[in-house]
Amino acid sequence: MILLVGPTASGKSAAALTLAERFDGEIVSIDSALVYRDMNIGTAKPTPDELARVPHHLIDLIDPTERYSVARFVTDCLAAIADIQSRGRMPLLVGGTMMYANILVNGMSDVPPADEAIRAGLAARRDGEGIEALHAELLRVDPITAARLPPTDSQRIERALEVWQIAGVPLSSLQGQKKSALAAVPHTVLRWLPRDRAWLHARCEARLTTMFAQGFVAEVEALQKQYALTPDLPSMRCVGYRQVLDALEGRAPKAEMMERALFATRQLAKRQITWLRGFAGAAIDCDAADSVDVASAAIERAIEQSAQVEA
RNA sequence: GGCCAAGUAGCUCAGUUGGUAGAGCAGCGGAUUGAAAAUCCGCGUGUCGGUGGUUCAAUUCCGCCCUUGGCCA
Repeated sequence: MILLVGPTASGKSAAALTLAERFDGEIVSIDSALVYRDMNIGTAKPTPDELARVPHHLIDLIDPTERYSVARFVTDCLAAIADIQSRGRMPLLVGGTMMYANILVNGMSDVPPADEAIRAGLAARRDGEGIEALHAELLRVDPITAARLPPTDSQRIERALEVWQIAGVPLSSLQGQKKSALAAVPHTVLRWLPRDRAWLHARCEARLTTMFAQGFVAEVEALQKQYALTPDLPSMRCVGYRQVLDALEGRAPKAEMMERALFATRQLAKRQITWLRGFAGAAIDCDAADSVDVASAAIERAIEQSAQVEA
């Protein structure tokens, strides 16, 4: 089983199609944005033609008004892997949502799932009392987590308080023991990384220009008609969608929309690269002309090794 | 050609009553445990347009020149 992880706009999807065809594989998406139905242009979702060439998994699972999670990803991903292997084919996990990849490989602690009501209550308190008040409360109930988090990290502070309210124990007491989801499945990690940042930036810009030419704005307008969108929805915080929605709803100048979307895209790529640097696995120069062949060779070696282990 | 305004970080600008300067955005580095394309943290030397002068000291005051924009011819 192969895991191909890399930053946005680095050409991993195209490479994955070729690799899946060479090795009789099926693609499992590791991407928190591809799970949304009707969000196609801005997420650079594979086209119908591409989906017909190679079977894809974990795409179009929920509506843009719904929420996904790492835990659900792990469950869905393991099910897809089992399904593909039961048909004697090779799972090729591909994507750039590095927290999903990280949890899949390195495991997650047994902590309670999100609770929308509690979450909404904490968000309301943050708006009223301020995040400092929530951090102060966390300091009382879970000093270890409070000390670890900057008092400004609203999302993690609220999550830690949420866990406390649900479980009655501090998050820090639950986070010790991890269960690796992939421990039982032999897997090879390939890190798809550009040597030259400028190369990636140029690709980000070219792809964004194409998206707008393909009607990205019209896609968001259609989503507005079809769904009850709010800017705080995880789907509407996706790169590009947020900036287009902000422009359409008057929170930001329309003239700056594309530029802001480009900034957000580059910043996403940078954060992904930070994850990738610390991730275990063979590095492949994705900005090299022979990158797909190098990946092929790595996959062949992995297949030989697993054959030897079985023999 | 004349008058006026502006020229300071990659961009938009602030500022120095004369002691060589700082914000936002961008960019770069980092964190990351059920929202993660999220949420945060850290990083600021740049001939202060050029040149001459006044001064112990000029990016700051004065002269000239250059560039850009506006008004008048």
